[in-house]
Amino acid sequence: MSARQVTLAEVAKQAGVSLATASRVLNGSTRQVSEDLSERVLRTAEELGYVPNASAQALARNSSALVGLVVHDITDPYFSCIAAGVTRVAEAAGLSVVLGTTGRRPEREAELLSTLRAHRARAVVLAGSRTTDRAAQSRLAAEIDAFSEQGGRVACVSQAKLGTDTVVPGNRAGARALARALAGLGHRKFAVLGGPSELVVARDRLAGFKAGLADAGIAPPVVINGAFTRDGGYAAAMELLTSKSRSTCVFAVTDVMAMGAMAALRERGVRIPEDISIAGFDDIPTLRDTVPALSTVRLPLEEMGEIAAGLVLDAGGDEARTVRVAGEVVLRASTAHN
Amino acid sequence: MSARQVTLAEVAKQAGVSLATASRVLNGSTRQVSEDLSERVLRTAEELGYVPNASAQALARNSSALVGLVVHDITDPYFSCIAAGVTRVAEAAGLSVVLGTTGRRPEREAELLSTLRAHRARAVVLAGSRTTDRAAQSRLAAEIDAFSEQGGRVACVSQAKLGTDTVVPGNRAGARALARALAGLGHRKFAVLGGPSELVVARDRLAGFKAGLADAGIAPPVVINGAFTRDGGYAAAMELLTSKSRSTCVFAVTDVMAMGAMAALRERGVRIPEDISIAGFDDIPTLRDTVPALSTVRLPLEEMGEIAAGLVLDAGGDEARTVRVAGEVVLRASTAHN
DNA sequence: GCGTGGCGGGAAAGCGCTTTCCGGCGCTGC
DNA sequence: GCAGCGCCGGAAAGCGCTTTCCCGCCACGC
Repeated sequence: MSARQVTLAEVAKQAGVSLATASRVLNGSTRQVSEDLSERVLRTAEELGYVPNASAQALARNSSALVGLVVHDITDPYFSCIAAGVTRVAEAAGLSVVLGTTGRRPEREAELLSTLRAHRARAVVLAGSRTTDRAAQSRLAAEIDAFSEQGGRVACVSQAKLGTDTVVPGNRAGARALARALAGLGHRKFAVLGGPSELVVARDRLAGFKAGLADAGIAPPVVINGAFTRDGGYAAAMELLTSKSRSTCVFAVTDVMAMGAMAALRERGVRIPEDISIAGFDDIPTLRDTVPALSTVRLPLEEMGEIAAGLVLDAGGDEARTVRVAGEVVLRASTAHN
Repeated sequence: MSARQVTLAEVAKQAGVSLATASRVLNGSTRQVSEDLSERVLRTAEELGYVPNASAQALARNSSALVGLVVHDITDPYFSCIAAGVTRVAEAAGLSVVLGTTGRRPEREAELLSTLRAHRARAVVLAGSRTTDRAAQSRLAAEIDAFSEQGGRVACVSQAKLGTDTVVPGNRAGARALARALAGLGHRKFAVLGGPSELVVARDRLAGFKAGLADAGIAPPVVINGAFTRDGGYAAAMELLTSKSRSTCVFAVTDVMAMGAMAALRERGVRIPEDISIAGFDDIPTLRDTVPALSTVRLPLEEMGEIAAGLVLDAGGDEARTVRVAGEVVLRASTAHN
C-alpha cells in the first residue's frame, strides 16, 4: 500500500515536456500550448492516472477549491434543505463543500470560520441564525473580517451581517401575513410558541406575527419561548396547556416546533384543528405529508441555499448584496375556522 | 482588502526564533522546546492572529485534516442523521468534513472519491447504497483502491466493499423480524413497496421480509418497486391500489417511502390502520410525531454515522472491520390487528 | 539583411509549512 | 579531566504545484 501518488513532474517527464507545459495543459492557464504537446500530456496523464494534488494547487494559487457551509444541526430539515441547495451549486461549479455544524453553540461559528480560513476556503455560507450574544457576535464579526481580508467571500442566510452578501427570508412579512390569514379564519385569541429570545429569526417571526394581529385589531398573543427544536415545541405546548390561557390558535415559529407542539396537544387529548388550530413556519418538505397537514409559511429553502451559494461564488463587486425571498402563507388542515 | 495572511515565518521572526522552533511549538511535534521560547512563540502567534495554512501543512505532511462524507441526498433524513453522527465525531477529532452528494447517480460516487483523493482527505465515509450497476461499481472499486493506496481509509455504511471497514445495519434480520411481528398481528396478505431493484439495501430488506413471511407460513407478498423516495412510495402505493390485490398490510422498505404511501392511501380514502396497516424501516426521528405513528424497524442512524467515522479515524490494522448494528422492531399505531 | 514583436517552451523561484540533519552545549561516568 | 552522549536550536531541503521571466524561433516590415 501507499504507492506514492503520481505527480505532475512524472507526467511531464514521461511526456517529455517541462513541468510548466504540463501544468499549463492540465490546469487551464491563459497561455497556449501547441496541439501535439498538449495531446501528449493529456494522454500521459490519463495513462498514469494523474490526479492533481489539491493542497499543492491551493498553496501555489493561494486559494482552494473549498467552500464552507456552517449550520447548527444538519439533522434539522431546515438546514439540510439549505445544504442541498448550497452543495448543488458548489458541486456544479467544481467546488467541494466543507460542512461545519455548531450544535447551536454560538461560539462554534467563529471557530469554524477560522478553520475554513486555515483551509483558504474560497467562500463560506453561514446558515445559522444570528444570536444577540454580544461576545460571540463580535468574535464572529472579527472572523468574518479576517476571512474576507484573506480574499474569501461570505454570505449569510437570514442574518444581515457586516458587509456580507445575504439571503433574507421574509420572516417578518410572512409571519404578519400568516397572522392576518388566521385572523381571517375568525380566531381572536392567539398563543405563540417562540424560539429562544436571543435568536433573531425567532424574534422577527414573533414581531411580524404580533404586527399582523395588531393589523386585525386583535389583542397581543400569549408568548411562550422554547428551544428551536421539536422538543422545544413540545415543552412550550405543554406549558401552554397548563397555563389555562384559552387560545384558539397557536403559532409555532418553526414547523419543527409545531410538530413537537402537535404531539404534546395530542397527548393531552386536544384535537387539531377542532379544539385548537396550529400553524408553523418554513414548510419543511419532509413534513408535508403529516396529518393534519400543517398550515405554515412556505420558504423556498433549497432555493435559498442555491442563491446564497450563487452570491458567494460569483465574485461580484465589493458591494454587499441582499436578496429577499418572500414567504407564502399556506393554509392547510391544521387550522380551521373559529 | 487582501491583507496577506500572517505566516509562520513572520511569527518566528517576531518572536526571534527559527522557523523550525516556531513550527515545533505551534503544531505538536515530538521534539521539545524550552519553556521560555515556547511561551514567546505562543504569545507572538496569538498577538499576530496567526492561523496555520492548512494547504501548506497538508502538502508538507502529505495528509490533510479533511474527511469525506458521501451521501445520495442530504435532504433525506436517513442521510442527514448519518451525516450528523459523522460530523460530530470528525469535529471532535479536529477534522473537517467535506460533504459530497451524488443525487443518486452511481457514477458520482467515484468522481467524488477522486476529488477527495485530490484533497488528500484522510478518510472517507461512503453512506450511499450500493448498486448492482457493474460499470459504476468497478470504477468505484478502483477509486477506493487508489484512495487507500494513497494512505486514506474508507468506511462504508450498509455496503460491504472490498477491504473497507463497514457498518452493516441488520436489514435482512430487521425486515424478517418485522414480518414475523406483523404476521403475529394476524395479517396474511402482504404487499411490499420495494426500492429500485438495483439497490442492495432495498433487496436485502425485501428478502428479509419474504423470509419472515415464510417463517410464519405465509404466502409471498405482492411486490411493487419504486424510487427510494417519498414520491417513489406514493407512486408505488397508487399502483398497489389500482392492482386490486387485497393485502391487509403494506411494508414500505423505507420510512420516507412509507410517508409517501400513506399520503396516497389517504388520498384514496383508505384508512390506516383500519383498512390497511403499513410499516416502514429506519425510524426516522423527524417522522416520529406523524399520525398515525409509523410502525417500523429502528436503526440508530446517528450512531451508525459515529461508528463509521470512528472506524475510519482510528487507524486500525489492515484488517477490514465490520460492525453490525441491529434493527429493532417498533410497532406503533399504523399497524393494527387483523 | 537586419531589427522588431509575438509566440510558445523551459528554468527556476516561490507558496507556507514539516522534518532531517547538523552543531553546540552541558552532563555523566570513568 | 575528558570522551561520549542527550538535548535543544537552527539551517535547509523538500512537499507538488503555479507563474514569472527569459530565450529561441519565426514572420514581418523597412
